[in-house]
Amino acid sequence: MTDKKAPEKEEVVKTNFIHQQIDADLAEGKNGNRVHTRFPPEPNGYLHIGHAKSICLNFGTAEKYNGLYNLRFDDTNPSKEETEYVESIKEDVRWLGFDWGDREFFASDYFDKLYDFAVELIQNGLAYVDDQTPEEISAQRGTPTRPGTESPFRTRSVEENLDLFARMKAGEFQDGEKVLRAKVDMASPNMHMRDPIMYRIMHVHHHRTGDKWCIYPMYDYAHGQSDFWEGITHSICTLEFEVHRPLYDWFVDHLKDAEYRPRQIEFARLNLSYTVMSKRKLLELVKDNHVNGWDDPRMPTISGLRRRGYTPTSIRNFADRIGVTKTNGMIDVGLLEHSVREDLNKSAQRVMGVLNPLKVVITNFPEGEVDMVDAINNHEDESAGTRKVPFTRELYIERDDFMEEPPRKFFRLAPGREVRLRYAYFVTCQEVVKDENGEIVELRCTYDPDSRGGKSPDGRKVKATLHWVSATEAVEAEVRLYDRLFNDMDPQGHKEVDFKEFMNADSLQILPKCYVEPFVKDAKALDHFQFERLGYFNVDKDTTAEKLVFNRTVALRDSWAKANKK
RNA sequence: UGACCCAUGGUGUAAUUGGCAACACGUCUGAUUUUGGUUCAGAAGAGUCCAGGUUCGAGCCCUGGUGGGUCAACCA
Repeated sequence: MTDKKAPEKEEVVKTNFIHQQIDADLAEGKNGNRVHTRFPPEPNGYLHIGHAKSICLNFGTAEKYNGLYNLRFDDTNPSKEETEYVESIKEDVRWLGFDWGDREFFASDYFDKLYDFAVELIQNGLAYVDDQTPEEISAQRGTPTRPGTESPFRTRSVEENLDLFARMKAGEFQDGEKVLRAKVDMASPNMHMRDPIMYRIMHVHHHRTGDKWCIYPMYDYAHGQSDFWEGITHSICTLEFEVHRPLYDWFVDHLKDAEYRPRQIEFARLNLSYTVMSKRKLLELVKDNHVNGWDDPRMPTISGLRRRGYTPTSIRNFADRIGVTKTNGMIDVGLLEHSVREDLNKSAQRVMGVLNPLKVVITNFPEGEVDMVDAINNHEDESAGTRKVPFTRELYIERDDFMEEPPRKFFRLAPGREVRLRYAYFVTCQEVVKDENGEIVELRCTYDPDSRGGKSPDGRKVKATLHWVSATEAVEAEVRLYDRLFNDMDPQGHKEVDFKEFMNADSLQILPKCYVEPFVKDAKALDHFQFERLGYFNVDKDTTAEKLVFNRTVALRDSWAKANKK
């Protein structure tokens, strides 16, 4: 040993352009050196992996700078929003491992303040009531390349505007009859600045404010102000809001007297290959029964991934790895899968299970005897200990692990060949039993009693170790295998073709009769296992006292299958 | 015939005030292995969209292109 100390392995803290901008803000002493972020979901659907990226970014950033983060529901459109969604969102964020403490807010908390501020803007000649129809307003808005024209109601007096707005609130008008608009600039090259609508009339019951209001603020009018009132310093959102930023700033500019101001920064939303990532499309899959609910294990929703067997750690590591930029890209699902394998490899209880059973009779093993052999629970974690697995005369092995005429590189069982049954014995295939159709129905093997534990008694080697299960002691289970929901890398990237055209008809495969070692008998929903040599599986919530149901989270890497494909 | 944004190996991200392009996933070798997993060792793969300019020196700065994205809900 040298006396030079090895350099501490520096934890490479990944940075990103947002952190760099925050560093710059801090260097300038902005906002009293506070960093305060928020995650602002609209409670109109379930959270997906894209939201997880945003949550990790927003909340992770606050944690990095010892700041605070809020959870705020953007509930300004009661026609789409429901309490069910509020609950699922909270559950998902909590599951990911974030605790927002008492900082749980709703845009609807600010309806009164928002109203007052609107009145103020009217008084300052910065907002007006427009009587026109949606069609008329839309026609006047112009196009991206042609400026808009001003509404005939734009020059209404302050008094008239105040009166009309009060009556809008009082419910004197029908839906769509009037709107409140900000008076900005109809000739702006930015469409969002062309007198955006601040309030619309909606006689709709709100999940929190009930029937108190019949006018509701629009996103652009509510968001920045909510940020301001909560003391948010960095309002991180996705790229499509970039063109809204001047409007965000416009409203905040008129929210006077403070040496503090929130700043909107945009990043690229997550795109994952072979799936879709918009609430609208996911809702469509659910509503039209292309999947079995929001938490279908094939869905990229947080609840779907959870049910599928993904862990919070794996998702957060994934979010870390993909980084944060303004580049629109496409992340390979393989990276997500790598993240779960990595996490589960360290923690998952190992167990043996046979998906496609092939019966094996050990002809020289006494009938009725049960030999409890020792098995290691997790080679990656010695503290996980060992367990006993019953070995009997009749067993099941995986059909794929036997070939009557094995090709060159097939190491597994074949006529006359000896292999190891993991943790148990060396066995040799003596006879292949077929039915009248020529189907292999049973293998008759002999075992070497001296190889108990799977150790070769005389130093002889076998090229394969197979997983197995006792035909008489094993537990039956249903196993659900999942494949990508879509066959196309980018199902929503085809302008002419509906994304559903690319759905993978074989995304769900149900194996009703699999066998698992008795150890799993009392497993509870969401418990994770590695079925040795197969993959990671978890207990599905459909499991009952009578029937165990497993989901395959992800298969193990399989270089044999890969080599075989070529 | 607008505004705003983006452009680095196959994919995703790095590159301190301009200084010989780094990491992860994937791919391919080989070793170890009672999981064809894990782990370990190694390799291939971009000269940074294009064209100019500034500079001793440009992925980083400037100009002009090209390609892609976003914006015309009383959605968020």
